[in-house]
This record gives sequence, C-alpha cells and structure tokens, in this order.
Amino acid sequence: MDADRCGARIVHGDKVARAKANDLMVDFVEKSTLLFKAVSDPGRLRILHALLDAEMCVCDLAAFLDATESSVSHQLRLLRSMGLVKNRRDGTVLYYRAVPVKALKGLFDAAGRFQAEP
Amino acid sequence: MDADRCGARIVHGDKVARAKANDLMVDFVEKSTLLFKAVSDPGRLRILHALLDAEMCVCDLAAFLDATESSVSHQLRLLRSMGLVKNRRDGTVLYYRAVPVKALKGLFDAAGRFQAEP
DNA sequence: ATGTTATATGAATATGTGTACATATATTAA
DNA sequence: TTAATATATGTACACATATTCATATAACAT
Repeated sequence: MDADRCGARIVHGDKVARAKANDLMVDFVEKSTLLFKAVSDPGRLRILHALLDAEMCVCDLAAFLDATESSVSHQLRLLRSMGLVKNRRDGTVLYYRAVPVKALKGLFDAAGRFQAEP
Repeated sequence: MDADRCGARIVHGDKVARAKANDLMVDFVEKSTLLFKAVSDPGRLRILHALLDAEMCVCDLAAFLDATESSVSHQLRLLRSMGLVKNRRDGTVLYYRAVPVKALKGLFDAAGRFQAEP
C-alpha cells in the first residue's frame, strides 16, 4: 500500500485530513501572527510591559529604551494600529497606556512558561 | 521646574526610573521575542498547532499546508533550533511533534484572548 | 501672528526573513 | 554496490521590517 509513502505526494492521508479538519481558523491565524509579530521586537515588548504599569509619553519611553523619539513614535504607531496601546492628550504631550491589560498580562505569562526549559 | 519637559531630554524622571526598575530581564526579552517571532509566521503557527494533536512527517505537513517540502523543512529547522518541535526517526521518515505541550497551548489560549476586541 | 515644544509622518536605507531551486545526506532495498 | 526515497541544507532573491533623517502637524505661549 502507498498511504505511507511520499514521493509522488502520497502521504498519510488520514493525518493530513485530521490536521486540516482541526486547523486554526484563517482569521485566528491572521490576527495571532500580527499580534506575535508586534511583540517580537524587544523595544515594543518592553514598551508594552512598561505601559501596563504606568502611562508614559513618547520622550519618557525614548529615555527608558535609550532610543530616539522618532523610532519610538514609529513603534507606537504600529502598536496603536493594532489596538495594543491607546493615548490621552494633555497639551502637547500624549500619554500612552497598554490596552487589553488582562490579555497582555496573559501573553507575558504564557511567554514566561517557556523560559525554564531543560 | 523642568521634570515635565522634554526638549533637551528632560522628562518625567520618576516614571522613567520606575519603568527601568520594573523592566523585563534581558534574558526574558531575548527568549520571548525569539519565541514570538517563531510563531508569527502563519505556516509555523499552523504546524505547531497541528503537531500538538498528532505526530506528522515533513510531507504530511507539506500536504497539510500546501507548501513545498523544502519550505516546511526550513521552518521545522527553525522550530527545532528553538526547541519547539522534536522528531523521531522511523526508517527514512522523520515524525515531528510539538514540544512543551502545555506552554504551547497556553500561548494559543493567550492569543485567543485578543481575538474578540471591539 | 510667531516661536517653541511634543509628536507624527514620509522617504531612504540597511538588515532580516521566507521561499524556491539545486544539491547533499541518510536510510532502506535491490 | 547502486538506486530510490525522505529529508536536510546552501544559495539566491524577493520582500518585509526597523531605524535614521528630514519635514510636517498640533497645541501652547508670547
């Protein structure tokens, strides 16, 4: 029998069928990969973590990360476009905060469970 | 006083200091961003999810994703290098599985909590 | 109005990433 | 040994991404 052979693309049809049946929803894949991409940059990850504790303006964040304000602003735009930060204006300064607090903390926790691997 | 002004890099010193004090560990940032980068590709995300349910070989995964085996092999190498998949050889066939099962499920769950946002 | 400050935005560039194609390796069968 | 199969690996290229520099906008003070 050939259900166990590759070559001319003949594979474990049952496993492939099951994987397809249990596959993640397209929408979930799109949103999740965007989310993971957003937090896969050291600067953005630290920004989000800091903004869970306190409201901060762009130049605070630039000082915190030791980066330029322009760079921070660009990163905040990315995070804002994904709904991961919101801001409040006070005069000329914009105070940012991280937004779905519980979900974000859950994400940090989930990442933490990978840290201690043998 | 000038603790509230930016310009010559004078900022909310207290907030910056607190953010620095509560900052994530360098090691955590490195590992987490690598992890998030690994799951920020649609193909790899679906591979990991599928391999939580069943062991699959490279050509199974290629059929499942409708991708080339070479491409899948490259992605598996990345995942393997991060310890996110392990394999078992049976003849010429390598069967892969996703590895820290609980942590991975936790990560999928964490991503799921971002899906329903208004 | 003008000037100043905080931030945003656009463009350019450098670096990273994913895929395809070609080739190599490892296991099995003959 | 040779041939065939499943997978791995190297290279090249197209594409995305992050940062920098320059410029624009918005709020405020004068």
